[in-house]
Amino acid sequence: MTNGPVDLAIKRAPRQKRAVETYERILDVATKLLVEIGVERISTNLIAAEAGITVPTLYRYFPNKYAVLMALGDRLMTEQNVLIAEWLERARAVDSAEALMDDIHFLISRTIELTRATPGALAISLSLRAVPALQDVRLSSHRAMSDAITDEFHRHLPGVPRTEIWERVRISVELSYAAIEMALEEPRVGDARIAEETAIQMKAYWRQQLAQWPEAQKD
Amino acid sequence: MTNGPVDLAIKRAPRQKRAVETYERILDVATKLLVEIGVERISTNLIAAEAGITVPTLYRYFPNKYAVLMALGDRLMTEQNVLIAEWLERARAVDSAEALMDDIHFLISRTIELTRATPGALAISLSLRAVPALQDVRLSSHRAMSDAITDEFHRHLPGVPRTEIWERVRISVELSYAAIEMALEEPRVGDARIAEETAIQMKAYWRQQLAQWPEAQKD
DNA sequence: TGTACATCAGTGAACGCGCGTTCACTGATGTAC
DNA sequence: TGTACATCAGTGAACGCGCGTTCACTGATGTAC
Repeated sequence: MTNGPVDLAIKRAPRQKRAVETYERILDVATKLLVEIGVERISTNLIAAEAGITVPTLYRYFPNKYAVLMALGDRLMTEQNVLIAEWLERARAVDSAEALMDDIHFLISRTIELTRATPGALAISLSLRAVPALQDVRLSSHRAMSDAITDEFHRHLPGVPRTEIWERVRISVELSYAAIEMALEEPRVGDARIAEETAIQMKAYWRQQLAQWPEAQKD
Repeated sequence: MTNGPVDLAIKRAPRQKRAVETYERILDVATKLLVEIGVERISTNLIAAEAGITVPTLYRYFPNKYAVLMALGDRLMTEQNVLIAEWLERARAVDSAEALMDDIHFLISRTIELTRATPGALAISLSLRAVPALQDVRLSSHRAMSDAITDEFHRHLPGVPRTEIWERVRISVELSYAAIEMALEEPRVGDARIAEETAIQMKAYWRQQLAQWPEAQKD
């Protein structure tokens, strides 16, 4: 009953132009099917049929259907990571811990925008989370983000134990993504409102926290 | 390709003792399989085999496998709703909007406890969210919670437009559940820390918000 | 208390279908000379 | 520029299996008198 480790790596990368198109079409169709019929109904047969290729072609690039979902998840998270990296970069330029919070509203609303513009982002995200074989992808990504953000805080708060910072950052990362997913799931609350209120909440929390850590005053 | 509406209602309730046991065994086994192999692998055949019954027996009670998941989701959400209702009840006794926030830490940590004590709670929750046919269950539940909480705030803030309150409550409900799910998904942050920091965050946000709404001072 | 009957609970066998995956293959593209 | 060869891309057909679902049925429990 317990499922062994699943091979999630791509078998081979497409090399020629036609192959790249095929590969992309597989990912596009997989996204569409994920949205329309859900992760529990998607299948390699269906993806191939819908993409206008035969099944062995799909297996040329992917070892199984989980690897397709994995590829989708990787893309989405790479995109989101870019925004985080830029946000950290901006704060680093100003060189203060508070700068992260001054800029948080921009980060959140940009991420909502990006996620909305990425087809199937919510379905991909939820599928990764719901499928045991893929759960680590999201977890690792959120942890890596937390590591990077903790680095930035820790530079300004050398006296505070890293774990103290990391745990709080980790919670904020999780809640931020929840807010972003909510923007796509709950039409009764607009994007602007979600971005604004989430930012207010993060700011209120982190300003209070930074004031409590005496080293914060250094900057 | 588009999937029609799925019948999610139970076909018939078990009436005799033996039948109740069978019914419960179906739900228990379904939970176990959801955790172990995931929503995209679970099947009526597998549930029946694992529960030691034949497949037609399962179909006696459930019209399809989505109805089984639905029953699981209903149970979980009913349990969680009880805690919210009790929390509202306590605040109503004190008769102030601030009382909700005084008590928020208790609510969050109790809900984490309950969710942890309910087998498969996370897997059930994530499955409902990831399966298109079942997405409304979670959404409706969270909206209903938001309605009830908004009622309580609105009693104390008659001058504030209901929507203004509702949207903010809705966000808090979503973020709170994200925190609770995180407690089960991220072993690197302990339950106590998650409960504490989430409560701090909610308090900081709502106290600021209540101070901004002039009617809040009335109490 | 006994028994006849109604209802409830669960079964065995079968169905057609789509699933994931593999094989030996043909056809298209790139490149060395 | 032409052509031979190597590599890359995609196919047709097939496999065994588990899927969801239904049927007509037997067996267990409850209840009316």
